[in-house]
Amino acid sequence: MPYPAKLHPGTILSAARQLLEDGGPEALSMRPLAERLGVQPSSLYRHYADRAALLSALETEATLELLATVQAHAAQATPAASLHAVGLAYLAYARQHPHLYGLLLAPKEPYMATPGPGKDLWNAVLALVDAVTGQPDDTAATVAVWAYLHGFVVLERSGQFGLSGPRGGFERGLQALIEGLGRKGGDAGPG
Amino acid sequence: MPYPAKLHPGTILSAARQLLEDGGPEALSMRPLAERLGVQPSSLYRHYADRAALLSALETEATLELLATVQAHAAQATPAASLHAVGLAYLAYARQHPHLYGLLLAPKEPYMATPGPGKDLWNAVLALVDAVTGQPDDTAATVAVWAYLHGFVVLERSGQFGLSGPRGGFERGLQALIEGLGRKGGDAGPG
DNA sequence: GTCTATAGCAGGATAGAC
DNA sequence: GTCTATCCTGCTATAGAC
Repeated sequence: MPYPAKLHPGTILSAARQLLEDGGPEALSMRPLAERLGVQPSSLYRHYADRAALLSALETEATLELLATVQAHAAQATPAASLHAVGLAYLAYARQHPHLYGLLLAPKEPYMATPGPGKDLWNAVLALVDAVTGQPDDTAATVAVWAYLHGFVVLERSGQFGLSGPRGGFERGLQALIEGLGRKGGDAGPG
Repeated sequence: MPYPAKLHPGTILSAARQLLEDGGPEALSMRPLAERLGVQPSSLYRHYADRAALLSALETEATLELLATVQAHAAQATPAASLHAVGLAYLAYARQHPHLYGLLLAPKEPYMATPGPGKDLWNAVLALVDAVTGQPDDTAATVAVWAYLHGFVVLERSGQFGLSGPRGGFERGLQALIEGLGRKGGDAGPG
């Protein structure tokens, strides 16, 4: 009777995504996933080799979405404005999908190293930063921007900002960073 | 014959710390910990209520160490130089003790909210940032600096910078951030 | 204060029938 | 392609003897 197969990779993945988004990585386990799909846990292995494969697929999904978000905000009047808008959009995505976003920075090989959506995302941000600093392939500045964005996301998620937290602080720092990176120098010593 | 008790809270904690530092949080489990101490797992519960108590004690230890590191580098010729030096010291500590550092930002109540070593650490950085921006209690700017520092640590640990990664990028961004925050304005719009 | 013994839970994954 | 049945591993934590 199970002629129209109950399961398709897409169905599984979307259920898995819901589990992850609702309850974090630990909530995405094979048994609850199967239950939500009305299926036995072992059936899932016909479609995904193991749990890691599911997570990997979700990570790709998230990367593509974040890339699309970035691209959608990258065209502003000035390079600084573009980077500013993209920063806000990045934060917004991470806030909307915290657990999905969390997959993006699990220990792995660098995005910039291997082709794929991750590298596309890196390149998109790199181009924006280059436009601001005026230097081609400005890896160091891109890393700085990325560190700031990611750090803010993590701090906020860890609860450090509390309920009435200084969320306006995000733009203050982003602005300062863009300004500071934009100046030709970078040669002012610490002293 | 076990007159000199085998276990003391300090002994346990230092063994626990080693497990954590060597293998991350998952490596700190009660059975291996007991084995390393030549003891049965159940014996540990005489000294620490549960595993969470161990982690909490280690977190306090790490916070105090990081605070000491910050204080040791805070006295430079100028406020900017102090913040710069502290930033480097912060990164160095996180690199030296990645898993211990990792305990510091597990989801919890904000450091700035409740008295304790965490709040002391926050206040120490806050004072440095205030001196740079010229504003008292400049929470927003402090958050920005902290986000940058933490974000860089996490990105680096996640392997994003590879082996020959742009570690010099850290100072570039830190410098830019300090400069940008130091300017009176912050009022320059994104456009 | 340490021991033995064990309860209890959750998780990933596989073998083989249908 | 889904099922039943099960294995295996890992973990925290407790009860009660000594």
